[in-house]
Amino acid sequence: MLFSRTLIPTLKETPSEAEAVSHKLLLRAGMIRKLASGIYNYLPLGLKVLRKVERIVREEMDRSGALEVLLPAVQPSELWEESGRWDVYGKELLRFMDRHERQYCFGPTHEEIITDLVRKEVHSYRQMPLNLYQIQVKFRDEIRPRFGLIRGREFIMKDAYSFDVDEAGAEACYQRMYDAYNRIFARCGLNFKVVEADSGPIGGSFSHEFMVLADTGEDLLASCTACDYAANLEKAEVVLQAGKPGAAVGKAPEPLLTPNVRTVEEVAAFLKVTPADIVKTLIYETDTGPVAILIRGDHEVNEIKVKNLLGVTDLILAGLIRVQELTGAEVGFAGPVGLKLPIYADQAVAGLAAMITGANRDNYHLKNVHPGRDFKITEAADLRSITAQDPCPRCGGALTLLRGIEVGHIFKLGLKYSKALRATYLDQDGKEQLIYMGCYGIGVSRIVAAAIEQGHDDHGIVFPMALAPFQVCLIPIAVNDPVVWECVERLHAELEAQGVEVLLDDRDERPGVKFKDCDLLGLPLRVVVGAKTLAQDAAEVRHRSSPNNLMVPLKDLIPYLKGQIAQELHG
RNA sequence: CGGGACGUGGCUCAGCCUGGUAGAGCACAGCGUUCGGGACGCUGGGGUCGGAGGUUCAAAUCCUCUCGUCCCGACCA
Repeated sequence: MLFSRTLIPTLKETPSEAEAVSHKLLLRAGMIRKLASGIYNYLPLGLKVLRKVERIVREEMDRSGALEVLLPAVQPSELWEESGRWDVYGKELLRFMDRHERQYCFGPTHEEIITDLVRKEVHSYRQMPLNLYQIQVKFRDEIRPRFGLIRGREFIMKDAYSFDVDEAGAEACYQRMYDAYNRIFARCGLNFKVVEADSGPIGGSFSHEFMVLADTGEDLLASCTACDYAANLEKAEVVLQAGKPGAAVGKAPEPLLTPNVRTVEEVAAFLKVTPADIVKTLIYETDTGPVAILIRGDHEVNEIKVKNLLGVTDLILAGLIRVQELTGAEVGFAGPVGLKLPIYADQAVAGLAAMITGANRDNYHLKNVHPGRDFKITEAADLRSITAQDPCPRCGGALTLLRGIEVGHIFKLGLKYSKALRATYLDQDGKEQLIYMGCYGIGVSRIVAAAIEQGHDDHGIVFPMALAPFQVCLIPIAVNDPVVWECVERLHAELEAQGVEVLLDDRDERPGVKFKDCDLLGLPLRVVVGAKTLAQDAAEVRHRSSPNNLMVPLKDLIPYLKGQIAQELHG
């Protein structure tokens, strides 16, 4: 490919709209352009990278026995009403009407569509196991699109759905996908980690996320340094530590004047105690009414865990006025004693014998509060987020907290959708049975961004060989030197003939411009040919990730490049 | 949706406070000189200053409303 014949509009300056590294570099490298918030054009170079990811995904999905299909992006509301998600999914679901005023949505995911297809076409145990996948555009009207391709509203996703006759079959399929995903992300050259995850509103019982490790990641994960346990922070279970023996039961709660002292830190400093001696009372609004959550002062509430315990979808911290209505005191002085709300306590709180809490009275706290005697805990459970100080829930080892970008997520769905949409088959005995389902997603366009978050330096992108839009960048010094030009033209033709993806920078630009662009684009192998190198019958080769140049004789150049490429693609 | 910032040629920004001829650098076109890490000179094209109202003799600048974008929090591939 000739540079002058393609469209690679590189930018010297970063557009002001970009914050994340991958977003900046994708724009500067002329790979994407924004059309609207969270909606991007893919230019030729960006599309090439996207296609590379797609190809790897496709090859590994095919290899795992999955079958590719293509489902519509526009979906009628009826199926969503049947699954019950039309009302539940919320504003993220982009809804619209056709000319007949029929309701549709732009698919954010395809459980309904695929289940509908399968219930119509699959009727016998003989037709399973079955795993159908597609690579397609999704639309989710995200509250806040950000970081370019990392959280777009329109994005490319690979979604697969498996259908099995029983749970054992479903688990086998889950395992096949688990293995396929590991191969996919490894082939993409990504440094990633598999973590246990919350299954969220898609539902189901069990799930793993595949996280690309990057400091800019939006997700936090806890990883054990001793065993292979790793989990999303939302999910990681906290093991209850044996608490210190509290003060003896018996002393009655005692009010303490704490004028204008509200936060845990302020109260701890004022009363000369540690945050762990204090219990904070958080008032939340839920679908089923307000609740109070008790959490130790040095801990953070995990809203996912609370949602799962309560079985609610909405969980919002109550506003200032609402807190006053419910507790009779300003924010900062809420406490469980006398509170007429369901009280859910973190397990660490339930074990405390004498705690300091708000008094539900302005400027007062209570000490010697004893759960059971002074107030009733509706339910105690693990409601807080794990910290780096907690032990591994599996082996007791030390944990580290890492940041990651979620690029894949696999779920065991069980019978949720087959039940809602009546997807059944006849077993060997001629009895009607529900189909066991699983679903498996990969953020294809997000991988492009994640690879850049992980592979870049001050000069631009550093692509892994498997994702680079071109494997080789061929740079002639002085295109109007006929000897040089004849040489690069021949190399270009020969490399292309041998299946090497090569970009020949034929622009009449100074060498510095070409070097800068080549670095910016992240092309792995740079080959420079000029009068100086030709004097030695050689070309200069430099790897994008290395500062060293290597003179390679022209006669050895093509085998050398092919060897490098093969080595990096296949390890 | 709550909190913050910003909309001026394709890109980065100045001008706005204190109203009075729309600017710079980069990019683009032409010519010339250059040619191993984003060259230089000359010439040239391109902007209803996000949009709508208002105040004023006069608005990029002041006021009101709107639309859009980005950043921080609740969603997710």
